[in-house]
Amino acid sequence: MTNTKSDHPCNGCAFYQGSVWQPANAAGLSALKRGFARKDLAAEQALYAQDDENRGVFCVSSGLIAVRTHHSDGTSTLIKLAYPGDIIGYRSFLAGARHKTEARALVPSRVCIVAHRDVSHVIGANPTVLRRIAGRCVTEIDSNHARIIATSVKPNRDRLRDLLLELMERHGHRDGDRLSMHLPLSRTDLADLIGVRPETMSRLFRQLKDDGTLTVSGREIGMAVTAPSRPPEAGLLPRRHSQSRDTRRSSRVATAVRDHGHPAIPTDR
Amino acid sequence: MTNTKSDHPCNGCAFYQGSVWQPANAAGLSALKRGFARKDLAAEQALYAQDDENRGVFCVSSGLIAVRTHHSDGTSTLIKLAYPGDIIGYRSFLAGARHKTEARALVPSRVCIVAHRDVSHVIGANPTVLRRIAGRCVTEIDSNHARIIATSVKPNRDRLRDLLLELMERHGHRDGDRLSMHLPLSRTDLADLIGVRPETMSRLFRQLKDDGTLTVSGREIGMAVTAPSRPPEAGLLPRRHSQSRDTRRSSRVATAVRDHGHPAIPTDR
DNA sequence: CGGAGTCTTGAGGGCACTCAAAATCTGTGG
DNA sequence: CCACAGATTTTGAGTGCCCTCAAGACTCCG
Repeated sequence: MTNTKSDHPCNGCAFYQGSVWQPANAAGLSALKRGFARKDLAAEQALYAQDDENRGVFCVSSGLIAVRTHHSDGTSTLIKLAYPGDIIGYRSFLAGARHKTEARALVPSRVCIVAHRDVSHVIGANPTVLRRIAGRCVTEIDSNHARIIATSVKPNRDRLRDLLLELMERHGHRDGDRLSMHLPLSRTDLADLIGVRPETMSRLFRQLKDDGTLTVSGREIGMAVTAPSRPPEAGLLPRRHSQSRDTRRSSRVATAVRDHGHPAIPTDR
Repeated sequence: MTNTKSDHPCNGCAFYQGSVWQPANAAGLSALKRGFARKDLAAEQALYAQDDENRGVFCVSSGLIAVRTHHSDGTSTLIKLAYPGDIIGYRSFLAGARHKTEARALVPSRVCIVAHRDVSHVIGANPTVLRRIAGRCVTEIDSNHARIIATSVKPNRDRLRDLLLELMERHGHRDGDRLSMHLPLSRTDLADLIGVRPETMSRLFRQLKDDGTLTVSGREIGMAVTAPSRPPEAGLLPRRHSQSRDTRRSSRVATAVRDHGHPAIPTDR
C-alpha cells in the first residue's frame, strides 16, 4: 500500500492544498479512497434534506450550494452559501445526529462525497484531518457571529449592500469602471439570507437603486467599482441604526477600566 | 509516568465525565497537569479582553461568564453565556488568532485554565480530546443557528420570554406553584443578548408583566410554573411575527417536490 | 395565449429606535 | 441614618423601518 500525492483522490482538485482531506496518508488514504465519490447536481436539486440521516461529509467542487433550515410555518432561513472548497454536512457528522438543515444546489454543481463510516476511519488514521475540520467549524462560528452582530447593529439596507458586495467578489466581473454580475440567488433567497420578507427585499433594492449604489435589471446587478458602500450623504461611522451623536461609549468601557482593580487575566498560576 | 484517574486534574470536578480533557491519558496527562491552573474571578472581572493573545483554553468551573464583542461605536453584543462545564477561548485557540470576544465574569466565578502550548501537547498526545472540542464547536454552531433563526422568525417579546425561561431553568428555584430567580444579568446585558436597546428591553418587560407572564421587581423575576409561554389570548402556532393566516407554504416546498425529478441524494455512487 | 411562479407596488399599522428627562437603585461619606 | 453622586432603569414623544395584506406587473414555458 504505497501512497504518493498522486494517489490522493483530491489531487488535481483546485482546493487540494487547503482540503480537509489533504493530510490523509497511509491507512487514512485507503479509507479515503474507499469512501470517495463524486456527484453532479442540477440546479435546484437537493443534496440532502432536513432530518435526513448523515451519509457522509461533502466537499463542494464546483457550483454553489445553499444550506437552509425550513420552519414549521413554511418559511425558511438561508443559513449559508457553500462555495467550491467548502465542506458541508460535517456538523451533522460530528454531532452524530440527523441533518438540521437542507442542502440544495443553486446552480449546476459538483460535490465530492466521503461516506460516513470512512470519514471516521480517515479521522482515526490521521488526526490532522480533524484539526482541519475543527478549523472549518471555527470559520463557521466566526461567520455566524458576524451575522448575529450585523443583524443587531446594521439596518437591513446596509446588510443587503454588504451581501451584494460579497457576492460581487465571487460572481462579479469588471467591465470598465463598473462591476456587474448575474445573481445566483432569487430575491426570495436573498430575503431569507438577510432575514426580511421578499417585499421588503424588493424595497431595499429600490432604495439602493435610487441612491445610486447599484443598477438592477432582473438578476443583473451593476455597481460602481470605486464606491463600495457610500450612500451619497455624509460619511458616517458604523453607527447603530441611523445616525446619532456620540453619547454613550461610557458604561461598559468605564466598567472595564475601573474593574475593581483587577487587570484582565493576571495569570497568577 | 503511571497515571490513574485520580491523577487527572479534572477528577473531582462535577463535569469530569463530559470534560474535553477527560480522555487525556499517559503523555497527554503530563502535559495537562503541567499547563493546568485555576483562577477565581470577582464579579465584573475580565478573564480575557477582546484582541488579547490567546493564553489557553478555559473551562468554567463555577459561576457565570459573559462572552461579548465590543463594537467600534461603543455598543456591544453579548454572544453567549458560559456556564460551569462550558469551555471558552477554544475558538481563538483553534484559529491561532487573537480573541475576537471579551470574557467577563457576571458573578464571582472560578475557571480552570490549560495553557496554550500545553493544549497543543494534550491534543497531540490524545486525538479524542480534539474530538470533544469539535463537539463543543458543533454545539456552539447549533446555538448560533438557533439564535439567527429566532431573530428572523420570532418577535422580540417571544425571544425575551424564551430567554427568561432558559435562565429560569438555570437560576430559578421553585416556590409553591411559582418559579423565581435573581437575574444574573443587568437589563443592558439582557438587551444585548436579545439584540435590542435597553429602552426597548424595559418596554418588553412591561409587556410581559402586563400580560401576566411574569412578575418583576428589580432583578427578582417570578413566573407561574405551569404557563411556560402562553400569553392569555388564543393559542397561536409559531407564526412569523404577529398572527396571520395560512397563506404561503407553497413555493419552496413545491419546488422541493417537483425538483426536476431528482430525488434527494440518489446516492448513485 | 394562458397559467404558474416571481417580483413589484400600494396602503396601513405595529414595533423598535432615537432623543430626552424623570425615577429608582446603589454605594459612599458625613 | 441620611444625603448625594453616579449608574441603571423607566417613561414619554416622535419617527422610521419593516411587516402584513392585497393586487398588479413581469417572465418564462408549454
